[in-house]
Amino acid sequence: MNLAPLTQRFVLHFGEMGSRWGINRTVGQIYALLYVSPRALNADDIGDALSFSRSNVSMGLKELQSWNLVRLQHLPGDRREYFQAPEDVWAIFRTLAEERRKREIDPTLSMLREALMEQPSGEDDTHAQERMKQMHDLIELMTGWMADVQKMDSATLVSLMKMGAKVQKLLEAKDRVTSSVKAGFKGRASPVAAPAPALAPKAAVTFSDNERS
Amino acid sequence: MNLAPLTQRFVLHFGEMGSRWGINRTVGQIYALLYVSPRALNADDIGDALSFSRSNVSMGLKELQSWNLVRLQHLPGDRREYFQAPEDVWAIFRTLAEERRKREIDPTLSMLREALMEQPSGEDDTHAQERMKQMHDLIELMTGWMADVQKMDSATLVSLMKMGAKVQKLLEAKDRVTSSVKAGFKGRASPVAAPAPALAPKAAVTFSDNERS
DNA sequence: TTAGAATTTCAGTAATTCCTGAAACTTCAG
DNA sequence: CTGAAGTTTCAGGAATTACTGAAATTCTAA
Repeated sequence: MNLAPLTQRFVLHFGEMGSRWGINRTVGQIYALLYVSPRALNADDIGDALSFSRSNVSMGLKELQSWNLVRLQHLPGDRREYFQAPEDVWAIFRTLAEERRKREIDPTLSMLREALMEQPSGEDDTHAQERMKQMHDLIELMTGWMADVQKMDSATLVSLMKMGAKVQKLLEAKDRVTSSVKAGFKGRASPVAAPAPALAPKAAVTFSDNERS
Repeated sequence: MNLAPLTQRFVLHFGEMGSRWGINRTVGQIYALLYVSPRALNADDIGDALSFSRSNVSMGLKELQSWNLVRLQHLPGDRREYFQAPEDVWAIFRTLAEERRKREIDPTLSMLREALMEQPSGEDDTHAQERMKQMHDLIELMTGWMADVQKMDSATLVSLMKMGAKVQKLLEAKDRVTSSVKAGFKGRASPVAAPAPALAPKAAVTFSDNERS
């Protein structure tokens, strides 16, 4: 491995972090390298830079492609494939969120939905089913919201995030307006648990807010 | 393993999912079991229910405790420790988000901050440093926003999420009001990068400004 | 169609992570 | 203090995952 110092540090860090998270060191390092590289790289470049076998690089790239995290390029007069990470960090982030949802959330949501259709077989399963309903509703709410957010352009998203908690104030303001007219607002039509006629303070939601120690 | 059918399905699913994500099968199954259980369980209960060795259960519980995901209980007249998951799914979610930030984000943020202080050693490192700055700014924005959101109570959060993309409308409305009064609004202590009364160019937004350091 | 460059697959090995039983340690009732 | 119940630690074997070189396959320029 023979990289510029900052680049090397970045690459090694992502190798380590990769294994804390679901991906392996190789994949982490390859992506880190592509991310900071000023130009697209071919598989040999990558293998040389990181001292990985050619086949290991191939597998890593395949993995990254399955995540939609790399763009493929062909240079004129060169048969080899060149890879690069998208320019826009926000695009990368969106892709990551999207793919993780597909792999880590959707299967769970399906499982929960199926489980909620079944007849509980006894007292314990009845309680279990209630808990699954709570989890299901939370996940559905989260993913629906993520989908909405995904549609915003980056600038809007940035504004929103910079506002941070102040959104809450805005919300309260809006509530005063709409609820004085009549019944509360309607969210994105989704079968969320809380029938929520108007919004009640704190304990309104299905999830009881109690802490026990 | 001798569990009620729905419970068993849930437990097995989380075992599998666990390994897609950073945690191992044992830990996933233990938490799933605690989550759906109607009462607190001791280590032997868990080992029996899941057919794990006593020591494996002990390690799993230790791991879960390090994540702050279980509450410890003592029953009168019983020396054993009883474990349970918090009642409130939102509380669980918050804890999860918090802990993942600590383990997976903060170290990266530190590394990036340090790298940004250094003098780049050449052309490649200069480019690499720019890319790191982009990533750094995105992460800082995200974590700051998450911290704000963490402070909201569950009901507010639910409202916000149900609104989904409609927040954007509200934002625009607010923009019109405040910017007609003076120039653009202030977000969490820092002016928004894109002045953007209307939508900004889709090209990579660079976040040059940020508060906290 | 074919030579040979580029890439992928695959079987075997290396490395890592998981899990267990035994032993050590801790706590507390008597 | 003692002993037994409860819990944790730990060494090592089992299982899983990562990585490699060689062989197979794909691709394209001529």
